[in-house]
Amino acid sequence: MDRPLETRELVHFLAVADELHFSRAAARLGIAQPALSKTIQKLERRLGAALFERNSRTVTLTPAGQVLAREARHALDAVDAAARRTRRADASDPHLILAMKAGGDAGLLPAILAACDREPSSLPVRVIFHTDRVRLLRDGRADAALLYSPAEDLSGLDTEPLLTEPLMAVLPASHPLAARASLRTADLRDENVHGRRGPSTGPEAGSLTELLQLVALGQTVAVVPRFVTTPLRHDLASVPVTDAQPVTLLLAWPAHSTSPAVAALARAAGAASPGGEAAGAT
Amino acid sequence: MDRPLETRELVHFLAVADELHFSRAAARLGIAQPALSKTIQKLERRLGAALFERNSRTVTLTPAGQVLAREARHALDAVDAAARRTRRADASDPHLILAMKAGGDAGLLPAILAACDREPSSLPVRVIFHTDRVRLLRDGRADAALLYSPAEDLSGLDTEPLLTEPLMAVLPASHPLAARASLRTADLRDENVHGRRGPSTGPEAGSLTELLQLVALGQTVAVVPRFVTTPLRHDLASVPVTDAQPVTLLLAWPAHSTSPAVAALARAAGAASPGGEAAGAT
DNA sequence: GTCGATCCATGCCGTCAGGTTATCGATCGC
DNA sequence: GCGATCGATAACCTGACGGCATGGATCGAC
Repeated sequence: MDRPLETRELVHFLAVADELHFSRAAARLGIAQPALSKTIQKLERRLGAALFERNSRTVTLTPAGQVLAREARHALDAVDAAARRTRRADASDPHLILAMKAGGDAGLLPAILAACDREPSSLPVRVIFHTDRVRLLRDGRADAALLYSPAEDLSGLDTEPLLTEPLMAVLPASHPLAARASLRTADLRDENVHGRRGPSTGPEAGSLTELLQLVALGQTVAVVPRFVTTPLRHDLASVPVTDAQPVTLLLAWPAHSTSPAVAALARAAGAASPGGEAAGAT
Repeated sequence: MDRPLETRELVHFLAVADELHFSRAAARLGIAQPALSKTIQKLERRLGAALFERNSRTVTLTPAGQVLAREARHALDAVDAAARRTRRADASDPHLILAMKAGGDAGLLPAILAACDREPSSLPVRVIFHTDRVRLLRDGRADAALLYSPAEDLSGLDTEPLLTEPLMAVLPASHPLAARASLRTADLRDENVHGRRGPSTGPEAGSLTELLQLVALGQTVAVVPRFVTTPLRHDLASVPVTDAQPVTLLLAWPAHSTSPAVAALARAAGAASPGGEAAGAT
């Protein structure tokens, strides 16, 4: 009994781990509940560890179960990525997929794509817009992405820094703080700040445009990297936040990638950007 | 037909990819050859891509197959790691496993372990000796490892640098170059150098002791980080190689690790080492 | 306390995926 | 051309996985 866990077992396990409810999880998987119970029992026997605490009324993850939940997601991402990258390697029109947030390229993208075009062994680049770009990289839906550090978790990715710029507070033009030459984090203590890490208390903003709309309405204050603030709506003002850690825009790709086309894109990005001499590693 | 690939399919595929021979691969898997043929055909149908070119006399990987070979190994490592880490999370004597090469700790290990002991939420550390420490990290057999940069591939790992030291050439004491105060790479051009990257032409050395034995016998010259050269056998001499990139000893762990015990070990390692303020990233 | 509802576990059964053996067809060395 | 080699195909078999019915435990309502 030392063969590897099967993908199906991990999928079933994660359904229960998400729902903490066997019947609902079974419904989500499109199977009956007893089949699911049996898969989990088999998994537990195979691993020699209890994964769930069943109190006949509630289901909770054991510590071992929590570990498996994280690891299983990672493993399934890798399996999905394997399938997707293989399919794409066989595609009749080979190309790279670059994931980014709309407007999040600091204006560098045209130069990067032009430079990439001139690289040997480059491929056409197709751009897709998505919020969760890191996930796209991890499960193989994208080959590269424009990310922000330190806002995003870069583990498992290789990176090429493109540009480092300070954070700016974006305020209604009429806001008392809008006239200031600079701000400190403490100055915004009483504001309903959007755009920092962690959940915000204010309304949700899906895109930058929506966020700025909310700022204009006086419902929130945004703190964002400078390169997304130009040009700015005329009813808004931006002020640098001097004691916040600056944000680096970077190109990222899966660390174990060996694609020459991705390497070409990285070279092009490094060459076409202001911060273009240092190579990010590991 | 959009469910994830199964682990078994990837294992079967990799067997063929390794052997490039269906019958041998089947034997290795302990199954009959027709079953393997069918699994591969099914995989190819599922992915919509040919993985092997069968010329009725030879089997070769297609480009898509090469991609899958790399990705499948990655995915299987992740699956294995999931199982191992889950089992270990449930172990009755919780502990961390630190992988290193014997003698490769630059004498820092006792201080690190002592400091770790004093950290909150630390765990006892069990040390194992192994050459391929990166692989142990990737498939979950170790929680942390002492590695050398730039000699090893750190992608997908988080790191804490401990110490940076120059490379030393280790020669027989009687060697003409042994009296020099320093060397350049070019000085060793005519020697049979061991210990650099890439395959060496000389005899194989499994451990440092074996390598130094070979040097003493005059069969090779070693180029190794300084911290593995103290103390040195009295019949050997070491000379710094000034134009070789220095080697950094670092503590590494899986990038997506969330174990508090690993974090404690990393903090301890940073605090107990000379280069202990900068945190490695990604 | 009893009853009903909820929810996971168990028992039993059917089906098909994945295995087996036998054999074919193509290719290569001699 | 002949035998050897090797992957694909055909026909069949078995057990793992999933379905249904039901059991047993717990909790809330009254």
